[in-house]
Amino acid sequence: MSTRPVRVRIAPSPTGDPHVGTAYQALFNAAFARRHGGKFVLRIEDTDRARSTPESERAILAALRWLGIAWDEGPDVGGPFAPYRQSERLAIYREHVERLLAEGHAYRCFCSRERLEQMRAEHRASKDFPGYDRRCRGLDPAEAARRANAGEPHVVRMKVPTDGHAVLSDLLRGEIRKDWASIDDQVILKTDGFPTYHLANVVDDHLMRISHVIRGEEWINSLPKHVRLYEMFGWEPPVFCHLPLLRNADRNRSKLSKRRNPTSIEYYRRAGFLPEALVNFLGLMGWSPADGEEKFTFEQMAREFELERVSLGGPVFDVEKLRWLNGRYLREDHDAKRLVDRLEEWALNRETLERIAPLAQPRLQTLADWGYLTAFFFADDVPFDPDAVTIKGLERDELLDLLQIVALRLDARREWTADGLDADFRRLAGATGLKLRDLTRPFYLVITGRPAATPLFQSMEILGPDLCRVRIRRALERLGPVSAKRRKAAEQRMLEIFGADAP
RNA sequence: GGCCCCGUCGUCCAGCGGUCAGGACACCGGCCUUUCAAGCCGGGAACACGGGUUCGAGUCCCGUCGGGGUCACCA
Repeated sequence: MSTRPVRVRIAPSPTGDPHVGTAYQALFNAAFARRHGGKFVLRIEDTDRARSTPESERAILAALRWLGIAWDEGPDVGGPFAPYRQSERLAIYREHVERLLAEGHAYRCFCSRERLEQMRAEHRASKDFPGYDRRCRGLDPAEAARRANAGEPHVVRMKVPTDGHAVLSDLLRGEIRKDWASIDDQVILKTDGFPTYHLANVVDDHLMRISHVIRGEEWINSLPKHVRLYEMFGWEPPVFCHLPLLRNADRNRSKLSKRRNPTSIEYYRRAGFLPEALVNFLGLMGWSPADGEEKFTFEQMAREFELERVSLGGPVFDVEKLRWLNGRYLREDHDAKRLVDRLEEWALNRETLERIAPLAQPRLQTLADWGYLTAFFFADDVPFDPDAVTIKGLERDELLDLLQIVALRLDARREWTADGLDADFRRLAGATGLKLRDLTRPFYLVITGRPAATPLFQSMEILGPDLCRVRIRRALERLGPVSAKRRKAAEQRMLEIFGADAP
């Protein structure tokens, strides 16, 4: 057990919407740091060049800030171990890779993606271990270096023992053993010169003096590689503690996923949840205070938080209970004035009303029409008659396909403007031979809860991506079920119509 | 499928060898109440299964079953 000063971190990768799982990890790390008078670091793991975006990074930071989870060091506030963005630390990783190469702990691999793919396919077919076959491990290092210097594309892989087993330690699970034979020579430096998670993570955790790595259970299988890297560098590894994964409320309790549940923190904000309630609720996942009181602040949690008290069963993210908790905050911690403040912070403010006004104005006969006309802007769910969701001439299945295609396309979209949405719907109308008005009709119902409302695309822009996506998903669920086969086909169709990239 | 992790009410937790297995959400009843909420009172509801260890197992060990995770030049 380490006696070093407590330093923990959360290391999100900026590749999508701010996820409640990230907040969950952040909360437990922050509480642990606070409890032990340590530091909590936010590090951006943007080593995936294709998927990382600055917008996502901004959104993740903003979401955590909204939740009131504060970090001591990070890309925005700096700190003694800056930079805290991995894309700005490439020289450091390269240096460390060079060292492993020089010491014979790693080797250059020139295998093409095609070859690897083919190899994996063969292994799958023959049920062999599907890892890399280590073809390049035996290459002469000098020769490999020459080829690399000549510009031949390659990756660098770490050498992993070929027999015996790794003995690992997890704070909550104790000793874990894993055969080295089940682990392949992991790529640590990609062709583009970026490190993979495994390398960057270990190097940074060491350099940033991280004492405890508290992360999701999904990482447990790569722990041997990480521990091995510490060994190869001759570093003392931190204490590892793998937290259970948040689960869907479905039959299988699979890892929380947006197909089944809203996972974006932004959704919860837009749906009217209070940050203190969401944080409190996450604190109840796998942990509870000694006195059993379920309503508590971060400070109260941090005061008595112990990792040892975390339970290992994967907790189901039960929105019903979150709603109850949120209700308690609303009525116990707010008088009328404060409640109105909260409503204003949330959505009932001049800025939002002024955005909606131009859409509502042409449809108003009295000011009082405002209420029902714009109610859906200030709602989470909207009620609608499922039987009324139709497109003339289309079977229900075909209609569901359309909803599915739109849901997938909207998931892929990063930019959220009326014009962009307009373009998408027009394209879909064109591809399906439908008139735009026929195509959009069911979406009025699903998005606004009414057959006629303010203009769809502009309304969607104001409503924002999270609420729109959730409403379409819920509609799919209400109108479904959609078979897995049909869903796959819709996915294919979406790709045909829109391509893989979205603005 | 191989490997790894996990297994207490439908859900979230408590229990860390001896409890009538406790609390919370949800559900069902009742009270309060101009409605609905809220609040209060009450109810049904769980130790996955089978072997051990022990005077005694939800608690320790093994197996089975079930669930999850992971097997990428994604994290």
